[in-house]
Amino acid sequence: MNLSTMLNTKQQEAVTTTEGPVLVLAAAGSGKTRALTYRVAYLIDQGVSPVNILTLTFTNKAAQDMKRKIKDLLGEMPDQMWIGTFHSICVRILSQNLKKLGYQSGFVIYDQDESKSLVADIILSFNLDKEKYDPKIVLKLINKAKLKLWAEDELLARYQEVGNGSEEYYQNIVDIYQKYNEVLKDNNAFDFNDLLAKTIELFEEHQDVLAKYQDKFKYLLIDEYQDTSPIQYRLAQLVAKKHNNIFVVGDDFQSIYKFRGADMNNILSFADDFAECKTIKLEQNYRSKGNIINASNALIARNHQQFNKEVWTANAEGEPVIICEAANEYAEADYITEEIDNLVRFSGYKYNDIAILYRSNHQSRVLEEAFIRKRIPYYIVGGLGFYDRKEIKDIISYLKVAVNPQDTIAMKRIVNVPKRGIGAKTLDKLIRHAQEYVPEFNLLSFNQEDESLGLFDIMEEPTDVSGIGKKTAAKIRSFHKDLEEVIAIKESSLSIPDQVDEILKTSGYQAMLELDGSETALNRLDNLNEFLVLAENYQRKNPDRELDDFVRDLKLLSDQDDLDQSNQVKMMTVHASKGLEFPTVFIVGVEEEVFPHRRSIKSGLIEDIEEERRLAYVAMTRAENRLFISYTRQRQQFGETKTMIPSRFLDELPTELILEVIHNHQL
DNA sequence: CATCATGAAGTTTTT
DNA sequence: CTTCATGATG
Repeated sequence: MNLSTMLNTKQQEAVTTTEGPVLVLAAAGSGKTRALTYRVAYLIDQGVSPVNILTLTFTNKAAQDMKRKIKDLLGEMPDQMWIGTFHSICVRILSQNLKKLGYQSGFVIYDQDESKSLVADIILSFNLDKEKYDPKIVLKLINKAKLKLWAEDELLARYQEVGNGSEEYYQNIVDIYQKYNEVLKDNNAFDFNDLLAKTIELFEEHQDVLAKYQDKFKYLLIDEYQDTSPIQYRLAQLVAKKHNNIFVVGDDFQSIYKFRGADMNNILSFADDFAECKTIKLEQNYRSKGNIINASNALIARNHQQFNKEVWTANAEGEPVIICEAANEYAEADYITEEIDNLVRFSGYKYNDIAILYRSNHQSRVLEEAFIRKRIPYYIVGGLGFYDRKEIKDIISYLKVAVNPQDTIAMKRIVNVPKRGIGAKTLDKLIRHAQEYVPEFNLLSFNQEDESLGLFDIMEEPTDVSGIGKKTAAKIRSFHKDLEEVIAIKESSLSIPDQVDEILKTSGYQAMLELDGSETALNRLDNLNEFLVLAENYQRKNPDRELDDFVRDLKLLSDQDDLDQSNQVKMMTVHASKGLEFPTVFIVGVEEEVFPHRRSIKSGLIEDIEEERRLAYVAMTRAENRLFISYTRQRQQFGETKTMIPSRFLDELPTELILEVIHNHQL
């Protein structure tokens, strides 16, 4: 393994310092993932068994990426090596030790929605004032306590410390918290935070178990360390305590997840927490042109709570950063489409090289409209893209039910679309009946292969279900008939697009929209047509495949990983852009109250503005060659035209790196 | 019990 | 201008 040709000296140091705590402060574009993957390869090369290495990431995507890169380096990915998210690794540890914590095998995991409805039930059972106890807010408080590892006996004091509610209010929250945990335990269930919290509990109460894992994970590596929460920190600390080989990589300039529990102090005080820690700074940026680096450096220098880093690049200066003032959001979109046209026509860029970044999801709408009009291909990453539209989700749910009539989740979605007089209460009854009638029926099971009886079968004879009247039963039976027809269509020899089309008609979905006739309804019909085109394309490319395959592959089609293949401009929130890079980047809506976001301004906390500034830093540093930033003078907000002020962040960019333009034209 | 009308609020997101 | 939640109505 010849490291010196592949890595710079700092990266080599990060890779080869295998013993003791190591903090790598890795600037944007400095080869952070490279250092991480080479380190794993290097450890194995040095004779460390893959069994003894644990690598923790934040997302499954990051874990996959890393596995792939390690495989490229080593020729194969050692399958005994644990690489995964904090959560998935904890699931693995927990399932090996369930009995010790008093859980049965076959536990379930509650997602946010399930947790929320549980909290709602508890609030109801406590007879608390609905006005004062919103399940969403209560769950947030519960999550906060778990994330911050607050002990149960100090909860009340902690809540009062950070909030401004009454003692009675917080006492009730504490009661809900306790009840919530009891119910989870009774249901043999964990929520997302429990996965970590219970692993910690396991380690703290069973020293022998802890010792076992400490010896297993002699080498611990953590990615994106600036976004770890207190609970994750505690877990890392426990695992690393014995062998003390903890290696963390992160960039305090890019900490943007405070709202979901990230605590920058973890990275800022790493050197204090782990004695004799070695700090290595990766400051050379390989990604961006000089002007982009210098501009982003000037911006981030305004923040206070951070390490001193001198990000530099050997790359050429490049073009100035363009800042465009647009009359309004339509003119802004017009400007962007025009620039993209120019870049593609005259500067050799492809659509694929371009990304548009915004602060909030809803900003994509005006852009989308402009892109459609100008016929520029685009793709929305995350947020409400094509597959997130209501009508597309609905039709996909119909297809899912056609393929698997026991898919309860899809069934729930379509049962009353179009209106069939079967509401949430009726469905609840049916589900409850299914749970009694079929012991293995599990609403939380997402297992598509589950062949057991489910909702569909019960709908055939709904009179058996207690509490369902004759009228409703007739409606349900009629729906069941419709579904049988839908299933018959699936069994037919029609092509996939024809089947989809037939299902749209048989279900009454199409008629519903045609009858409505409103603009949104017509828009939805258009989108469904687009979906049919998609099905046609799919069939053309895969003549032998059937509806089952199509439904299964739809998931992949909407997956982010396949993005690079298609030549489309990508649109996404700044958050979603983290870790990505593009030759050309447009940052839009850079105005006070938009970016920085209104709530961060209103909170009055300097740290909130600093997080927004880091967010802007992340956005800018995604760009390799060209960076365009735009703001509007006027914008429609909440139905009224508001006069906008350019973002304070724009004033923080050195004027000599900038070229300002004005764009008033709009379509 | 389903559906309609009215009103309030309006980030970022992974597991 | 949305979307979502809630209370009144049929």
